[in-house]
Amino acid sequence: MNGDAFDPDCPTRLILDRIGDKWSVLVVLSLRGGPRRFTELRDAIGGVTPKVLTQTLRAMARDGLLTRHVFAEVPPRVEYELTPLGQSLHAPIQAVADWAESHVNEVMAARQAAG
Amino acid sequence: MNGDAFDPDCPTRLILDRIGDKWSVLVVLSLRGGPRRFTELRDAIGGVTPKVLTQTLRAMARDGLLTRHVFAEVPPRVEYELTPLGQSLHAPIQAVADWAESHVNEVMAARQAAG
DNA sequence: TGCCCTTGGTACCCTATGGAAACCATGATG
DNA sequence: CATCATGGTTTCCATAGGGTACCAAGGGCA
Repeated sequence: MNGDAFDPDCPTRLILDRIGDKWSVLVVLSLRGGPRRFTELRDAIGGVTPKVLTQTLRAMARDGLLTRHVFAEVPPRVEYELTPLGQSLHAPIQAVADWAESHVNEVMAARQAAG
Repeated sequence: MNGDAFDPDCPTRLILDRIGDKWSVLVVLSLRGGPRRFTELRDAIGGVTPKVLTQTLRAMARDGLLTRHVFAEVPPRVEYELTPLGQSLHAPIQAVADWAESHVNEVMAARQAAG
């Protein structure tokens, strides 16, 4: 066993649960190019509701993956940006995304065959 | 945009949702060393209930990630094994797991600081 | 002839989470 | 005075996840 991610009380497991969340993955991918505003993220990530996006962003900020910068303007402006820690997560996540994209045909074929 | 994973109707997104599931990730890691029985998996992956493990394994089998081999014995014996497709998923997932393990301290520190 | 053991699940129930839709506060602008 | 835009919040509901109990089929054994 090269890790203790299998122990449910292990911190590594907690992290895995968190970054394994689909919305977190899409947020990281969506912020790889630089800071973005709330509405930009909501529009970029199809299908996410504001409530869940807020929850995801707040949780990621708590975990030090991104920063939330509020500008005192009207209408309000809030920018989210990956921290260096969050940026370091981009490569592994991109690897998974690449896998998904290059093997989607095989998976869909298997799913069809299995009905 | 180098991918269309942001479109909720895109197949890539479906795959991402699926392999982003924490139990699927742990199953892949748990099967990297060869086939294992249901009970072995349940014991190896701390905190998983049989119901959820069954759901996860069936879904992964449908998607062609693993095979389910039932031996006509008593007591029953069922072995799960990664397909080549499932094995190809191991590297990207391991990358994420490695990230979690090497950055767990930073995340936990941030979480503490943010309360 | 019962009786218990093991394995790989199901069945049932309850709670937590996710999602849909509506609403809100603020102040600039027309 | 009404409207618009932004970044959410609130409310409600359906679904998924998790806990616990239970089951079927033989084999061993007493």
